[in-house]
Amino acid sequence: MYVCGPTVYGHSHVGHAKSYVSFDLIVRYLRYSGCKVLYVQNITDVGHLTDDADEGEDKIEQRSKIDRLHPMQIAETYTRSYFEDMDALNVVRPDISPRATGHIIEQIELIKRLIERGFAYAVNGSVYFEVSRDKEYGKLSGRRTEELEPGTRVAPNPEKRHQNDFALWKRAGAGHLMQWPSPWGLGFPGWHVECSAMSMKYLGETFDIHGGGLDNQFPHHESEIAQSECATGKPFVKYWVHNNLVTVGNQKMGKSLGNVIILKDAFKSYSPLVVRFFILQSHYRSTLDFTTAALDGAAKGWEKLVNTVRNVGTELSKRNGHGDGAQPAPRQEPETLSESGLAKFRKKFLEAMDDDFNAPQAIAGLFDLSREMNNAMSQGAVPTETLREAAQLFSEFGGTILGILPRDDGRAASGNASLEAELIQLIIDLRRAAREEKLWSLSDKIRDGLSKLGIVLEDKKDGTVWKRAD
RNA sequence: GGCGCCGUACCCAAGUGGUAAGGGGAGGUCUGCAAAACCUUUAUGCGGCGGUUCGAAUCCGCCCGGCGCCUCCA
Repeated sequence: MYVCGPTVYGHSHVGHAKSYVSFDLIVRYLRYSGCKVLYVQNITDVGHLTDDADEGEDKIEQRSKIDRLHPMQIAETYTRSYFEDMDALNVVRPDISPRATGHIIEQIELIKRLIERGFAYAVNGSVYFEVSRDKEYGKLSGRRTEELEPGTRVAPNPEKRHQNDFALWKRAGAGHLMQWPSPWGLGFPGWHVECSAMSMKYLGETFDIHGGGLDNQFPHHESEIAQSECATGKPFVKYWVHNNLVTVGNQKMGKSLGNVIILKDAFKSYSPLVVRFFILQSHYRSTLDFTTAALDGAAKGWEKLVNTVRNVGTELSKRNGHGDGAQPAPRQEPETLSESGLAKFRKKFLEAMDDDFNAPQAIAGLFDLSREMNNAMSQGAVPTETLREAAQLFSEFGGTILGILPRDDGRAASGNASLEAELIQLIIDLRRAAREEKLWSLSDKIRDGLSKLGIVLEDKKDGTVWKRAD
């Protein structure tokens, strides 16, 4: 599986988050289902121009001139930033993250093949793909080249035989920082060609799944198909998957509109897992409107789910007789679970996921399970076996597949954490003494004070429990 | 101009031929209070009008409203 990765000339925004969380879900679920997935996602560090019609500046070079840094420094900085954000979103890293600049040779080879087969032509040190030679051009996006209106928005490029032709290789102008020798002189690769070269290098000339944002369907993916199939004579990709876009106030989020939300900013107000949960609460093919009201709602819902998971884990560890934990129950074979009363939840979840990765419906099933467990626990004795099964389902579905559950509840292993837990327990005990003497203002003061430190107390019938505010 | 998507309760959002998931919000129960949890609630109704069908939110047609692509964008 190949997914179009980011062009690393700025920090990632919520659009990247929707895209890569969506494909992360697909990879996770395919692997869960037993498929062997080689996940390749490129890093575009050259060739992506600011302007249309193969004119304008390279985005990374432009950034490097503004910041007065080497282009590779720009690429490196934002590549790291990208992975940082994706890690926070609990996105599993691709198996291979090939850089365009690391595959100049492969791109040149592909261009040479296209020229040899008569699908491309060189002019003044640039090489263009001749769209009219490819009878199938437009088959992905349902477009016919005759219907496009060339030259309406940009001045025609006189080097092109036809204005729909797109650049495979561009002659480097004077002062162009990133350039490489080629059979056509010094230059740099076009944007589309990197994805063809790198995907075929690692996945073969025909591979199973190619993903990307809907906005890349045309012209990027269309051009990828043209280049690849004309060069190899074989089908390029079996399944195309396009995720829909993020809107802000029902308008497309875009640089030109100035409404781009950077992830690092979003994370100041919302935990990355809440952002992930929010994204997964709508289908990947639907647009997602990014509003604070919707995010706030998602945060509440997410906490509710996490609470139940925590409570099930706590209850289970009590039964097991040892201290803290929310440790997931030992993995069991599905066959064993299908005998249980919770089997219907497994079935519903998997059916939803099997139906075009319907995460919203799968999450709804998790909420149903949550209510069932809370109900059972509030009514008293729940069989340990049921608790274990519930913990297993949450861990498998909420954790392994959806990736929306925290890895631990913040009370895990380290020495400091255990000291902290003991101190908090001490405070809770002191507060209980105060409450027994009805010293309400003192006990509220303790609770408020802890709350400011991010520790939330809940007084239950059988004692006070604490958790971290998320 | 060409291609395409969407319109489901106060808000977000699944469902795409068999009788409206889930979350938020609101009200209630419990509690010293708070929190958590549970319960209840809101669409004979899915933008409007026709049509096909035993049956339509789901299919078809027209209309209204919103948006996207055709130009760099995830």
